Order: sequence, then structure tokens, then C-alpha cells
Amino acid sequence: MENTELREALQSLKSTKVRMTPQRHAILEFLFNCESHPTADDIYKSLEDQFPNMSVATVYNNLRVFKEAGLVRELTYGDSSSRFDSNTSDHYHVICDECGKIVDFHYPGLDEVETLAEHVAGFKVRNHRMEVYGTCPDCRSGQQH
Amino acid sequence: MENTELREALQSLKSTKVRMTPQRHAILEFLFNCESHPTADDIYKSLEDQFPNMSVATVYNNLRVFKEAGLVRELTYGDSSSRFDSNTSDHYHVICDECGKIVDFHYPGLDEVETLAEHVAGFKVRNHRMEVYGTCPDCRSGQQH
DNA sequence: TTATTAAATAATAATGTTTATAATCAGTAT
DNA sequence: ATACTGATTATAAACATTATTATTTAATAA
Repeated sequence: MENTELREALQSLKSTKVRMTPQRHAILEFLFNCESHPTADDIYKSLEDQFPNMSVATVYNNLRVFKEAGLVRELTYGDSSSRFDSNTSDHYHVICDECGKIVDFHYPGLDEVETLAEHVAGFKVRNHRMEVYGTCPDCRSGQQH
Repeated sequence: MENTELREALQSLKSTKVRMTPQRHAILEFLFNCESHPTADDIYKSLEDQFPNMSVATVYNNLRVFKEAGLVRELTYGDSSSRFDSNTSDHYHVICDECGKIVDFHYPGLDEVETLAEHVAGFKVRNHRMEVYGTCPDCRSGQQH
């Protein structure tokens, strides 16, 4: 079965003036088919067999294009590189402090947080972000750091 | 009036094997007296009159020491540098997308988020982080980007 | 007070991610 | 065919942060 969200993303790009190139398609496809939250370098390395001559700048450029189109979200943590998430629906992340694993989870109704922040700080609030940190099951049981 | 939290922080460092140096004291004092959330470079620049020969590595080293001692918290956002917060009590931040201003706010009772994440993901949860993004009053009214 | 020693500093180089630049290339329209 | 627009590649540059190493210093005890 094909990936519906990928098709919608391609459609959405076609409706703007964004050209579809093989590299662009491959990056988008990789993002929408992968379960994890890859870095730009992960994507670059995963596609080097398919595109031996692709530049890392192409990956960054296209991730910016996708971000601006609202198709992917950039996740920034303290250490090193950004990660990219093709799931742009509202959800949060649980992150393992030891191995960096990221697990999605849903939690309803934090709209009131935004409302409170609006009142307290006088901001026009657009969105929010939340992460929970801890130790994942694998790192808890094994010592396989 | 002196800063109580600074005194406690100094005391807490003294109780470990961390030596007190003039640079270290100045960095800590700056952090605890400043209302904002400075970057390492902000700190470096603010102290260059006092310590013309201080190395930027010294700032980073000491921020790490303070972080490990639980005296400051590192805040990482997408763009550029980390920011450091001497307020280690539980609170959240409202961040202006346009000018980067950061305002603290409190919101009670997100413990259940941690509990849910524990169950959903099987993690041993340690803490969480939340930020609200929007436009601050200044950027809303004026066009002074 | 002086000596000792482990730790901190300064200066610098190195690392790693991301962005900027310039030349080339591909597709589309004229 | 030619010109135009935007994408890609290759490379250099920018930037924050960390590592390295020689030198200096704070804490401790003789």
C-alpha cells in the first residue's frame, strides 16, 4: 500500500511553484516512509546509493522548502543536529537521555496553556512544544549503553 | 540587597570539590543577577571589561560545571546558540518568534503528562520541557522588527 | 610561609553543523 | 534554437562548541 500522506504532500507541492526533482522526491519519500526522526545527515547517507552525486546542501535546501510548505517539522535538541519529523499533526515526544530514542505520544488539551501564556505574557500565541525526558525500556533493562 | 540564590549557589559549589576562581565567580554572579537568558557569548562579552584575558572556553567550561551541579539550565532552540537560565525551579517559557524575547511563566500540574508518557512509552521519566511560541507585545504593536 | 598538587585558565586548533556562493544543469516558455 | 527560471553541485565560509596543551592558580598541608 502506498503512503497517502506522501501523495498529499507531493500534491501540495505541485500546487505551488515548487518543482519536483528526483532528489526532492527521494528526500520527501524517505521522510514520509521512515518511522524515526532523521537528521539531515541521516537522509543524506540513506540516499547516497541512489544519488551518489547529491550534495548535502541539497538536503538542507529541500528540508527548508518542505518546512516552509508546512510538510515537515524541525526538532532541535541540545546536542548536535536538528531532526526532522514528517508527522505535522499535534503530538509530543518522549526522548531517551541515554540513547536518544524518540517516541511519539499524544496528549489532549494543552490549549489552556496557550491561553494562560497569552494572558500572562501578552503574547499572540501560535503554537507550543513539549518534550518528556527519561530512560527508554532498552536502556533501563540492558547495560548496552 | 544581596542575591540569596547566588550565595546558596556559591555555598553549594564550595561543598563539592569545585574551586572558586574570580572568573567562575563573575560568571555565576552575572547569571544570577541577570533577568534574561543569556548565551555563552553574551556572558563572555559582558565580562570582557572585567576580564580582558578571559577565554571563551572558560565560559563554556564553567557553564558545564554549573549545569552538572544543577545550578543552571541550558535552553536550546532551533537557531544558533544555547541560552542559560539560573532559574532552576519549575517554569516554562514563552518565546517571541520575531525578536527572540523569552518570558517566564508558571503552569501547574503537568505531572500527569509525565505519568502518561511513562505508560505509553515504557520510559522511566525524569522531567519535561515546554515552550509556547508567538509574538510579543512589542512586535505586535510596532513594526520595529 | 612555603611547597605541593590537582584543577582552572588562556590560547589555539579542531570539530561538526549549517549556510552562502558561484558555476553548471534541466526544464519551460518565447 | 534561445532565453529564462530555478535546482543542483561543489566548495568555501560561518558559526557555535569542544579538545588540546602549556601555563597559572587555588586549596591544602607541611
